Amino acid sequence: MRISELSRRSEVPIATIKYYLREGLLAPGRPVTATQAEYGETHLRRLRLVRALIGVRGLSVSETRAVLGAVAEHRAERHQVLGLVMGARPVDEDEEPAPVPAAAEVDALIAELGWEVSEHAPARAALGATLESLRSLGEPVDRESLLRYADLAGRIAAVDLDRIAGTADPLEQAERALVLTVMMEPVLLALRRLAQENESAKRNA
Amino acid sequence: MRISELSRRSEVPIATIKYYLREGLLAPGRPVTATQAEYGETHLRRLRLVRALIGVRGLSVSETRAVLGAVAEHRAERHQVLGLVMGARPVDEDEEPAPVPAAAEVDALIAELGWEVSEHAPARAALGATLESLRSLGEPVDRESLLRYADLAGRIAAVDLDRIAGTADPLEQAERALVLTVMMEPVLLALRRLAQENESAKRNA
DNA sequence: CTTGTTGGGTAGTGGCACTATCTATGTTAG
DNA sequence: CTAACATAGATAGTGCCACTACCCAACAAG
Repeated sequence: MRISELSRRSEVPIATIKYYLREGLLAPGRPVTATQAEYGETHLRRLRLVRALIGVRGLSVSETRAVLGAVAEHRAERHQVLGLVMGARPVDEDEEPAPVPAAAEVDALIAELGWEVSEHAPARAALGATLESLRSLGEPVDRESLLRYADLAGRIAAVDLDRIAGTADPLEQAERALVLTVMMEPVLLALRRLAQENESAKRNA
Repeated sequence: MRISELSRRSEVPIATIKYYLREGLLAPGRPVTATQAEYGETHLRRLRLVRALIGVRGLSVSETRAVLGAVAEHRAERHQVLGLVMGARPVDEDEEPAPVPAAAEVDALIAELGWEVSEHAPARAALGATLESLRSLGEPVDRESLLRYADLAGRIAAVDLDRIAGTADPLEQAERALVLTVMMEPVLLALRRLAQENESAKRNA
């Protein structure tokens, strides 16, 4: 398939496809002549994935590139791959650890839960920063609520892992993990909104 | 307090505060003279909230304005207030309902759960759109998984409502609901990442 | 041979979130 | 009283980002 067909089938303008090629979000097609390249179904799949990450989930182009790059080298641990979308960079060597706000609170929480989480998981910093921000807004998250949320997060993760389980190929598994983790986020947040409204209606009945 | 103190205490540049004033994210101070205005603690609180919504949660200025505006008129239903951050507009009168992708699936889900959710809740559209997107990526969410997620979302909502419960004043309650719903989202997503890593480690042990 | 498409490159666009500057007006310290 | 400084309000500018438009030489198809 040539670029125009790729454009038609994906509903992405040619100029934008070229932009993604330049940005390294999409592998170049197999060159047939000097002015012709052949694209396959993988390109189409990847293009749709890129569009979903950027358009639906709202990732930036550079975040998307980082995430996809990490998936490509599936030697990266899953938590690291997925951590990238939490706004973290891939273990920048020698660089100040950056003063994570509520790091101690996060460490304590993870210890209390008995969770096995690597020391430099980006989600730790993201969690700490947000807890700190909530505190400064005068709405600190009390320990009990946090534990209840964490317990429920654990159950969600169990469902997530059940869904990923059935895949053998490591690369495919990494891509599935990416889609199921990142793209499920809007789903989970929307479900929470719906549930809140229902719960509110129930209680005020 | 004058604008420079507001700036110092909030760590927001004066130029940015003026910008927020222009954009209607922050109420003007009480004018003392033609070139002087008095700001209070409410302004400081509001300014910090704005910064958190924009900086931590990543809302745009216009989304932030819409959300804060809706909270101000607490006559708006809570689901509507909170729905705004799902990328929806406040019930634009006469306008095509816009073809929601998987509306039928969402309706069926809500019916099956027995949830009481208003017909035009923005989260419905957001959920439908994301489910549709996942399907087009070749990763449809099967009914059983969706039900498991929904059940867990329900329990999260119960914790949320428990936390909001202790407030009497309707305006304050609306603002609390806003903070607790919107600002808790990064917390929940981070907890999920941590839980995923733990769950993954557990299963591969 | 003519008409159209492609790859590749460069430059331009529009939106957004600030940021800098200017002016007329005030305030304050000495 | 005056000189140094701060403020409100307005306007213009900046930097980044995600495209988008255009151009050209090289092909392809009828």
